[in-house]
Amino acid sequence: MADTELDERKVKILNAIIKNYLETGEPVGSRTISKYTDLNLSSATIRNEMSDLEDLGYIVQPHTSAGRIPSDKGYRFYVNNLIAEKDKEVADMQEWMIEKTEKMESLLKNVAKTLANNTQYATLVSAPSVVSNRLKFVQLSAVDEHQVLSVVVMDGNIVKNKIITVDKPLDNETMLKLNMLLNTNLNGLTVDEINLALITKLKEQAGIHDEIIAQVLDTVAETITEGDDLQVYTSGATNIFKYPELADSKKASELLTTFEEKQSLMELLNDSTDGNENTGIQVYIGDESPISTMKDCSIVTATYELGDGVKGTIGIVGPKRMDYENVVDNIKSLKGQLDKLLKQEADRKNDNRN
Amino acid sequence: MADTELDERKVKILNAIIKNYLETGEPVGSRTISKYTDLNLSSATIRNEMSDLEDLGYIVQPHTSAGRIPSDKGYRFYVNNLIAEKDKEVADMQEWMIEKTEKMESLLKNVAKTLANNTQYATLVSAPSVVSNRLKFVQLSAVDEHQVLSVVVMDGNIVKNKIITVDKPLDNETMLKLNMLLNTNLNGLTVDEINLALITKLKEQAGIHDEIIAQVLDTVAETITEGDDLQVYTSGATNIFKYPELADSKKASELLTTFEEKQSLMELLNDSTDGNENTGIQVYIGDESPISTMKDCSIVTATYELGDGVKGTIGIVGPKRMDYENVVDNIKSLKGQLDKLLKQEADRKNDNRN
DNA sequence: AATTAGCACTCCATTCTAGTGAGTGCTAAC
DNA sequence: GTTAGCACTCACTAGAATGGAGTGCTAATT
Repeated sequence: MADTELDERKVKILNAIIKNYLETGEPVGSRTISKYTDLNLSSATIRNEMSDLEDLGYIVQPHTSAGRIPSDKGYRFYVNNLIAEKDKEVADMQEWMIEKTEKMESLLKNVAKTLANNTQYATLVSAPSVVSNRLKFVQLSAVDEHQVLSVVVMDGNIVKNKIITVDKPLDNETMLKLNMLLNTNLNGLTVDEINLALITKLKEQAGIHDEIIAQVLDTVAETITEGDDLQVYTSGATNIFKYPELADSKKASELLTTFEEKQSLMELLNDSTDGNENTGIQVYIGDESPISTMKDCSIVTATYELGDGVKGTIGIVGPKRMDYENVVDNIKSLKGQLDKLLKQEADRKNDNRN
Repeated sequence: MADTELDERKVKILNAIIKNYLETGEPVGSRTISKYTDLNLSSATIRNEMSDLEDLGYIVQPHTSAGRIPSDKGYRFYVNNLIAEKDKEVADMQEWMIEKTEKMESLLKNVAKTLANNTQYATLVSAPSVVSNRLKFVQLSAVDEHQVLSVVVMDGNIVKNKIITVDKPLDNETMLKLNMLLNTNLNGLTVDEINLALITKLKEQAGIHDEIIAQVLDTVAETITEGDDLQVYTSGATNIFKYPELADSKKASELLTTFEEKQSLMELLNDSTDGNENTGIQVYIGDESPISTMKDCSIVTATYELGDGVKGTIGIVGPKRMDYENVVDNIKSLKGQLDKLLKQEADRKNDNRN
């Protein structure tokens, strides 16, 4: 894994520089390293090595006669080694918060909150994309003469509801019939699988009530897709004030606005879903970030699975000098727990079916 | 309305000072006023008057040899006159956003967003307190063998749902029976009215299923009250960065954290519900605010009614030198529209009942 | 050939020093 | 009661002086 362009000593020195900078946030000088490491080298030697490292692009000087700070490339090197070599020691995490799974929404809110508390960075969690998720249950009920409540339950107990206004009251019998029709035909399907043929078939079977079926189906589709863009929960956004390099008015404003609007966060999370390979962990450093307002940040994301390719994402946003080890451990652990938890539920569901 | 301690000229000068300060945010000096007003007085005269106004506590000097800025008392005087005398010219507001009332939640989110855009301050909107609101419809449905979905619809089409886990599957007949039982007994009641006697009665009628009824009732209560503390939507919190006096790291951090946590915002909104008299508009200036992190802000709130004492609140948070006129106009107009809208719905409901 | 000591140099950050200007308060004249 | 005039205060700014951390280079050392 160690690049050939760096000999062992350079690697040690680079790591020392980065570790130190992660702690202090100040440029680190040759004398500091000379003492900090067990290499027993004088500051002059370190200076020569640092000069090489700078030529190679791993570190930079904010100005002549200042110490060095890691470049994006330096961070990248550090993180690659970290993730490749560490794959143990996943910290134990509180499980209390997963007790009540009934509500997906509050579960995810809790995940975001806990993670923000543990890491002191800003966190975001996206709900599993509903589009390729399966319908579990549909129900229409007459609330009053002109209003019909439609409730849709998806796998993972994601519940959506909407009130439809109808011109004429529906009698009980029709209601029952429609419910039967909807449930027998739709249950177990994904949104993608509800195609025109099926819709036509449903309408035929509904007879004179085809108008209503159409409206209901529209609503079902709408119900499922509507807030989908906005299904992202954030927490600890104001933690960024803890890091001076992000806390100045302009940057903080941009960052927090990004968090408030949530729109562009989705892009980030979607991007993560594709990108990462085997580990499921994705790290963006500085300019690597897909969101321009986060050029001065690092982002760590993990994708959790709900089965059948239905995925959601957890993310952490902090300064470039974030505590990558701790963050990766935390997020890995959480991802594991979510995977496990949702797996359990999927299994339980299958048991029921058999 | 004009206080006896201020003669007409002092009032004019005070107003001039405040108006000018609202625009510029800079301390305003005697020479500025001397030109700005049509009083044709020299700066020296203004100085004398300003000295008096300072003695009376309406304005303060940030330091000797600076101009004056309004004190909280000064703002208060200004606002009182403003609200008392202005009761016309309520700006016309876009109505498009109220088209789709089906979902209370998105309606309120929209209200917050629109208001934030119009005023460029931070806004918050609380959902009508569900506690004294009436149940409109309750429904239990079996999602699978161990999970029962309970949906509760309140007046104003506030829909809440929750999934209950049960040990034994419920057969169709029981389900129907329970639904009948719940709806005939609970519809039209407020949460407060569901007392022990009623619960006992329900349990008796449920026979061997009293356990389930208990659990369901628990859930209904929980469903209704649970997220109730958190039912507050905010928008434009990051607008505070537009006002230098709030944008420094420390203050901004505190303020935004308050907005993020939402907990204490509830106190503010609850406080407003009681406080205001006939107009329905409440203005907190600086220290008057019930939330300590907003000591440097002004807050304008309005209470909207959903009928039967069920109330929600709209609020705007900005710097003390906020554009009170515009804010009050906006919030008044919005309150009016919400009142009207919800009134309509209440009427429609009553029509249906007759 | 690699390492180190030593020294001159650079540049940021801090402190101090006027200098400037907006604004006041007071007094005396109108 | 109003105004002109003047001395005074105080924040803000620019510039100069100082100190210190850190570098790069060269020559000596191992």
